[in-house]
Amino acid sequence: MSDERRLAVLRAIVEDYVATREPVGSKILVERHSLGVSPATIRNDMAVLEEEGYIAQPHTSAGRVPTDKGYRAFVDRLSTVKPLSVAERRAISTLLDDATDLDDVLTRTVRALAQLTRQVAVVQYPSLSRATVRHVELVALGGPRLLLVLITDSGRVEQRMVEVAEEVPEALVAEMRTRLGAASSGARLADVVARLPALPDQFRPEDQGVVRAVLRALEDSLSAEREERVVLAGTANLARAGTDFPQSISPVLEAIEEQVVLLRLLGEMAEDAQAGAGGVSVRIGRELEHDRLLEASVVTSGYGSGGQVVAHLGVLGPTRMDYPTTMAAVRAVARYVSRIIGS
Amino acid sequence: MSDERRLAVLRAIVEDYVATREPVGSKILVERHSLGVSPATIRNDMAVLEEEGYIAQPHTSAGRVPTDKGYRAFVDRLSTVKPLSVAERRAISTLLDDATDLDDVLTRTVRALAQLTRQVAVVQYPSLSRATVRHVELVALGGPRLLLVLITDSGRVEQRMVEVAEEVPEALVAEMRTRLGAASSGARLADVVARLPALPDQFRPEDQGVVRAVLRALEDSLSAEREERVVLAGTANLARAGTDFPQSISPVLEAIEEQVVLLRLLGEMAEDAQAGAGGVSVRIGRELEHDRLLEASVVTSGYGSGGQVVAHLGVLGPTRMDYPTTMAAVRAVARYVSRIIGS
DNA sequence: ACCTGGCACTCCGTCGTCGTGAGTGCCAAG
DNA sequence: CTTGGCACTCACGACGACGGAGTGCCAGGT
Repeated sequence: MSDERRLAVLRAIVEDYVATREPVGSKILVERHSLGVSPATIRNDMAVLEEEGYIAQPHTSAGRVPTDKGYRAFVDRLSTVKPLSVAERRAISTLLDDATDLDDVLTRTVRALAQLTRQVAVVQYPSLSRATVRHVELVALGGPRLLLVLITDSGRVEQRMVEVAEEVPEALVAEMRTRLGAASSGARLADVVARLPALPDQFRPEDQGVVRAVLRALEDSLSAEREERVVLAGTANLARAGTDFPQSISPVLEAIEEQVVLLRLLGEMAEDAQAGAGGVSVRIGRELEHDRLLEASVVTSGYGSGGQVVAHLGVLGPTRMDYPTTMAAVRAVARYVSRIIGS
Repeated sequence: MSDERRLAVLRAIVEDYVATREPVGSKILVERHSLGVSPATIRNDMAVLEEEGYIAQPHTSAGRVPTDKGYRAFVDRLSTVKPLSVAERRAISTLLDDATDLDDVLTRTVRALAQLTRQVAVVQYPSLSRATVRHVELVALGGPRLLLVLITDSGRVEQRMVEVAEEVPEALVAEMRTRLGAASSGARLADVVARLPALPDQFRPEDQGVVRAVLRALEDSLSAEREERVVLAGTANLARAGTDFPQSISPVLEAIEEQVVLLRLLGEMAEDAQAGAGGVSVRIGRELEHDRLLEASVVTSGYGSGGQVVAHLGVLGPTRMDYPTTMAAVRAVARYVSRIIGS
């Protein structure tokens, strides 16, 4: 009843299966891992593990394959964190160090992550509402159009076109710019929104229509739907690991294209218990609760500045992925970005 | 020697092959298209067409398949433009009509195109250097960092972080903002760059270091590499049409991820003879001159405002695509975007 | 000069059969 | 609790036969 050995067997099965992509049998297991017992003994352990739902066999008389539950146990209790190689660390720094602006940082980050993990990488833009306003700019574009530009302390720049009834005189634009700036500079965006309703009263009645239009645009660009943006990379890695998705990769590609799905996951996983070493969160197969992603797993981590998490990043790959390495890569990249953003 | 009938046969082969995805033989051909002659006659024509390189047979005693040259002939001389259905037109307008800013317009456009053609769609951002400056904004971000924001008449907003040696006093920021605005407002960006070298002289000697840093950032954000951006959609369509890429879709996905490849193609194809109805340009298989895209074709068109082409858009799919429909969709979407941008 | 029916030939794809080997579960003995 | 032995299962690859679609060519008809 050696509970310990059974877990060792489970670990060996996961590692072997991830490495070879083939169902692993009792004989191979004792050959490759020094378990110190005979195949028959292992078979008994495997029978128990199967009974408990950690492994399964594709067909009678084939080797065993880990189930979602098996991977979960592996991630939670069996895997040892595998530090990145020096070369990998160097790759991250050379890729990220000479980034210019936020867009650039995130683009490079997502590429680095995809390259490192050989999977699909996704990076979320820093949340707007949690950020504080560094600057608000209002620009007359000529004709009945204004442009609202919002700059946050995380370096994010948000723009929004405002359509108004008629051309706005420059004086009014300047006045709005000043008052908007006064109401928002240095404040958290969520707080700014709270102050907005009082603003129109400061203007002359005939101008309030325009003012309201501008404020509506500002609120709108802070709305949950608009503020969430992601960058993707490594889609081609999916195709390369095509056989890892028994069905077909096309449902996975579809899910990825609907960025809403990814955003939901990044959001939900942020709230999962952050026990997994270094704030890395993992969801495996069915845990993703998405029909098209039954064969996939997602590994995420938050990033931000000064200990404050402002957004999330992660990778998506087949359930049969190398969790220790992937988790290490996600954690390392998240830390690196945080350092850059924070400075 | 009826040259005319031979072309009719070619057309029939292309249409059938595109519809069925199976090599087409002489018998099926006379059954499905009313060619008015016997299979034997068709066989003779097919022999000639094969001799001339328009069609090929995968194996001896299989039906014929169009070659790149065959598709080319079809596109150039045989296809009749197939207008979009009312439903399709309506889909375009409902998708695009309530777009807010340029980002939004382009995102919606690329989605519409992908959905319409069931292929991978790509839309290029309007070129910066050809655009005229509507506004230049310089913002102190606190610390030794400035943010340069550039707004063009096409609605594009470009941002660029500037690192300087030390914190810049607000007065200097204001001065630079004014002078930059004076030097650039209303001018074409390419011309602005020409005027930049003279600017630093207008400042006090001790400020010129900072000024030069800002100008370098401005020039940099206009550099060819940075100014080219694209949006993609419909990658999942590739997987769905997986069997259409005999090898595997992974080289295609790779090529798509290297956006440089797409940018080169959009650029080159813009200069192809724009004979194809309505400024639509087509490249087929080897014509793309890219190893990974031997099985792919690209259909592009320019878009812009007031007859001025400022960027390009298009779709990428298997060589075995429905050219008339795809070309019609690309043309229709390009026109629609142009109308929106132009207004 | 062109079209057509006939005919022999080629060769891909499919299907059933069979053997092999990896892997299992169970049991009795250590 | 472990181990060796044993019978059983079943996926997979090889082999071979077969059918069918398609071809090229030829001789005869218009």
